Amino acid sequence: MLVFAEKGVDASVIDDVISTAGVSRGTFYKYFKSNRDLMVAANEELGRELLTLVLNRVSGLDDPAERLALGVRLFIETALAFPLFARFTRSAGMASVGPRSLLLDYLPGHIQDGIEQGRFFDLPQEVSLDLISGGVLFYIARSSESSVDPEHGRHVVAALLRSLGLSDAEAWRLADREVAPMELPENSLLRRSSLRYRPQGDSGEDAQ
Amino acid sequence: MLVFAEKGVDASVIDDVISTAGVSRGTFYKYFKSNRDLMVAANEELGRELLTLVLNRVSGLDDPAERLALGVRLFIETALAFPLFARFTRSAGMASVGPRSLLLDYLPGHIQDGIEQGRFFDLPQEVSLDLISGGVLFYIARSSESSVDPEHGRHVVAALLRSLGLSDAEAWRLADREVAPMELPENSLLRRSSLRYRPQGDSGEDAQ
Amino acid sequence: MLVFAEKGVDASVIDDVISTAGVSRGTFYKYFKSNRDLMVAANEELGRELLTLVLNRVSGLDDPAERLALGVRLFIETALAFPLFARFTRSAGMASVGPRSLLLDYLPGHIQDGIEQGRFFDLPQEVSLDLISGGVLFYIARSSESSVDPEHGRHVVAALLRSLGLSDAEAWRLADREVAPMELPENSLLRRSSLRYRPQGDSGEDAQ
Amino acid sequence: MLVFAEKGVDASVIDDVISTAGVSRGTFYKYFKSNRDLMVAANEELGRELLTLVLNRVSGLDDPAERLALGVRLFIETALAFPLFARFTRSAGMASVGPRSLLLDYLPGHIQDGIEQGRFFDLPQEVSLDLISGGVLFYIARSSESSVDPEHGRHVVAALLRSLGLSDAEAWRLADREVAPMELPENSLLRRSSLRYRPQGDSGEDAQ
DNA sequence: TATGAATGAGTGTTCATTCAT
DNA sequence: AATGAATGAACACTCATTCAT
Repeated sequence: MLVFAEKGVDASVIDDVISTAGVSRGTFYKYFKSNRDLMVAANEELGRELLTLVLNRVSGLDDPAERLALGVRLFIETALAFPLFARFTRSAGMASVGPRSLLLDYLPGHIQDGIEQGRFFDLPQEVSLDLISGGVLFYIARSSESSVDPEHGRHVVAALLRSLGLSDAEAWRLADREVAPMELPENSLLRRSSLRYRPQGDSGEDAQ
Repeated sequence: MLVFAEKGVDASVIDDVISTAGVSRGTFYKYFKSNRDLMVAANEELGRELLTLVLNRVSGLDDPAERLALGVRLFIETALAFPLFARFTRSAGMASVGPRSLLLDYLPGHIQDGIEQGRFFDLPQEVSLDLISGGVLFYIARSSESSVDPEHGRHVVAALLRSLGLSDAEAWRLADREVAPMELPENSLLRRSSLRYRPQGDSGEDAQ
Repeated sequence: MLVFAEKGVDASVIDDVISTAGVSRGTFYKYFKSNRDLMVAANEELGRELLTLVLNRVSGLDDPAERLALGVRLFIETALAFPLFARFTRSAGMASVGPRSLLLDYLPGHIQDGIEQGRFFDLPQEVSLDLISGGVLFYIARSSESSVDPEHGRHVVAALLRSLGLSDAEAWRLADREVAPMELPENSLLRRSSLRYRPQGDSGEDAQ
Repeated sequence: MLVFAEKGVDASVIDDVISTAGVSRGTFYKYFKSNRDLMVAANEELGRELLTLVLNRVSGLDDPAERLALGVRLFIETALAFPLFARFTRSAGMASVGPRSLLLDYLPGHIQDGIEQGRFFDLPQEVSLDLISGGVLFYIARSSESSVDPEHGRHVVAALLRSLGLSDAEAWRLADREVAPMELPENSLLRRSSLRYRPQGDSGEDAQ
């Protein structure tokens, strides 16, 4: 994560990885077939880690809209709290919510529930996903380039809820909730790597 | 465009470019400093081309919401009509609406107008842009991976308008309009390159 | 001369030359077959120019030792007065007194005269030339890297005369003479190019 | 050394080096940053090797003039005995006694001793070095272009001693000594590379 | 006679991958 | 299981040279 976040996914080379990880070339190849292989693995591990925590927090809620609101908020707040996550996400670009993303295992269900319970309009599944993924990704990516107003996370959530069909009042009711920060387990990938992360000056150029 | 669309922005190689363009290595370097330089230039030229046309169509309209709706629809419909555009956009990823994008020269103005005229809620400029850019980019990118329902473009527009503050009815009124396809000038970059474009089988794997 | 002096003989490329000279590529090839061709021509022209002037000053003197002393002094003083000459000479390295040098047309004669008149020991022609060429070249080259004490030129002359057979007293008598600076014709290559010469910071690295 | 000697320092190309050395391109870059880097390294290693041997032979002598005479003779005789050394030196040109040369670590001391003991005139340090370096380099370089009279090495030494202040008789007394050839260690760089060296026809043109 | 766009062979450099230790 | 030296294909970039205008 440290290397991909810093140099960009496509600019990173195995030499960077092994010197950062402190292992030998041979060891790298014992565990990964290629550099992209590693990147996919890191992205999956990170996704699994976060998704598990989010699901824990969200699964008790009855209202699909509330589940969605809280889930998105949690992702966004975690990105702000862990700049490494934001930076890595920006580097991974659209691949971070690509077709193999675990997000796709759960999000559609919540949306479907929302439609069935009449909270959301009946807009096509994929369109909802485009809007949510796109909006959140852009907001998180932007947060790693320049500093963003941390309050704006609520606006993102509210806007997404409105686009799904909630009234403005209802959208804000859910978006405005206070959320406790995510509690990453001691040995979580994100927590451990964040310890070593020192954000670098960013040209903003080679994003992607 | 042909090369970047086909192989991805970061995997493309000068050899591909020059053999596709039918020029020599030396000629390439006479005009561009690097491969990325070319990609940026192509993206800018394409952006300028489309934006000019969109502005022509849109500038006569009084209602900012209508301008926005029509503009977004035009982009989306053009992407569907010219798969090369969609594919190139997907390859460029977030860079296609990066910080130097011309879109940023005009979109904020429309949104601001909308806010001042009371058609849009007063949500932060950057958040609106994240939602619009993200949603549209994801939809277009998806259209180049698998086939999408061409009707869904209207859903994207309607959802974006709702997120900005329009009622569902009003949003659909604008989203549902028939739009005449864009008329690209004979010598337009997109038209000329599309003539040579034969979409390839897509692994869907190394997108980005 | 400007280009060769600045970038070194082997690092200079035709692009540098034509942009400095303000002519086109085609024009260059009308007059010179290659870059080295130009360098040889410049070196010869410069050599011819200086040698003519030196011979004028020297030809009236009866004593071969005096001729030699004055000639060497003139070269050295010109190098100090025209840093471009020193720098060019350093860049050309040993090639500047290479086998085709005009110096070899006259110097042997003076030395031979000196031997026949009993002023010089009978040491082998080539050895005398090695010492004179080598000593003078190194002194001039050094003057273009760091600043040298301008008085040391006399030491070089005196030492060379001693090595050829003069007593220390006699050597110094000749080396100590005041010499009027060389009067370059208005349109001389060296004068004209020196007008445009602005000495650059010198890494001292790629000195030949 | 083989490659630099044959093709000249600036004309040599990494391909020549690796094919001559029988290693791969990657291996080259593991050890050297550039071609010039290798050349500098070779020159330093060669200098270190020879200087060590010379110092061994010379350090027992009390008379600085004798030390100098023997030292210079040894260099010259080694150049004649190992044409690869002469050729390499000619190719390296003035860089072979450039500012980083080890010679500069020892020679000044001997000269200073000579001055203090009244054997040498008090001429400026740098001027002595110019004469010695220049004279010896030119002689060695010439030996690699055309065949030189091996006796002339003595003349070079005698002339240099005279220039430093010795009488002709004294100079010859030291220059005329028989010197045993240098004994290079079995694994010395120069010995090993000389085994593979077959002098080539020399155009004498693009020296340097 | 002068121009400068175009060419492509030549060269430097990187980096994924292998494999003996 | 881990290492890291060695490999060489792939790629970026330069620059001498040509030639139609």
